[in-house]
Amino acid sequence: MHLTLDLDSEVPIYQQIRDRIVEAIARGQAKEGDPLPSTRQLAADFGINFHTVNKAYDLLRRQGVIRINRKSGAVVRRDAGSGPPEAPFIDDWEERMRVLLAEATVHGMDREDVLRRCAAVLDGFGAQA
Amino acid sequence: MHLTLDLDSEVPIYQQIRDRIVEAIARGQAKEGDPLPSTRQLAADFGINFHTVNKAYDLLRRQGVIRINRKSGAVVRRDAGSGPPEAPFIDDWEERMRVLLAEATVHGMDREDVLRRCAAVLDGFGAQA
DNA sequence: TATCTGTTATATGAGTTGTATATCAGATAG
DNA sequence: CTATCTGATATACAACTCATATAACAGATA
Repeated sequence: MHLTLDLDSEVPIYQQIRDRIVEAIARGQAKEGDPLPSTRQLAADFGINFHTVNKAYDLLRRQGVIRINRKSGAVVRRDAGSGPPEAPFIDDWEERMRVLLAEATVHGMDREDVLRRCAAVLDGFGAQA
Repeated sequence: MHLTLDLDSEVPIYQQIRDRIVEAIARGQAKEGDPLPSTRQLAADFGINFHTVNKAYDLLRRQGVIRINRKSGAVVRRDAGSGPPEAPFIDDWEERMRVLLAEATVHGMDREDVLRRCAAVLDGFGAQA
């Protein structure tokens, strides 16, 4: 699992870590049970503080994406995407999606262009599973 | 133009104002040239500081969504969505979309479900134009 | 003149972000 | 047993963001 972070971005580092790991799981590059690097190791790799990594892992744990054990460390959750997603997640997700789709519309992207790009991204995930 | 804000949300107020206005424009409820409420008026309506509204308007101006004149106030930009969107916007938009789509995938939404929901939101915009 | 508008400046308090240390407990390798 | 790795937790700090609070200025308008 190799992550790319931009330490100069306005997006908080801990959130970038979260986003990159979620993307890696979506692409199938990190599968159920796969171990994540230890917080201290990942922090050392990027020259950042391990508390920042800890914050990202804790966020992933609270969102049900990974499991953390004292012995086995952080691993991708077995049942992260099994069964239907919970209603609260769907509500929150659709609200964020609505904002993003509104932005695209206001900036002149038409319906088909938007849907084509979404489909392309989704197909890109599956291609590497 | 009526906006709904959640002052207890973890989403910053100025960003909620920005999001609601972008959504209103996408839905066609605010059209080219339509005036936005004055910063002081909108602030008074919600019992917030006018600097917070100012920040939202300035954000919309820098993103090319509205124009602000000292005399005529803030109005929806004539050419906000005319012509093809600029490449920098597309890049940024796709990156944010990729994160959102990855989240959906990890939480168990399948390709067709995601695309169906996106299409439904987009159709909801057009229905009120 | 009085009032509305946007614009700008400064200050303050609360909260977030990231870093810096330090300590503790459990697991593991030598 | 010892040394070392892991996660977990606590505290402190500087820098930044968010929202508010005042204040002042310029242009337009009634």
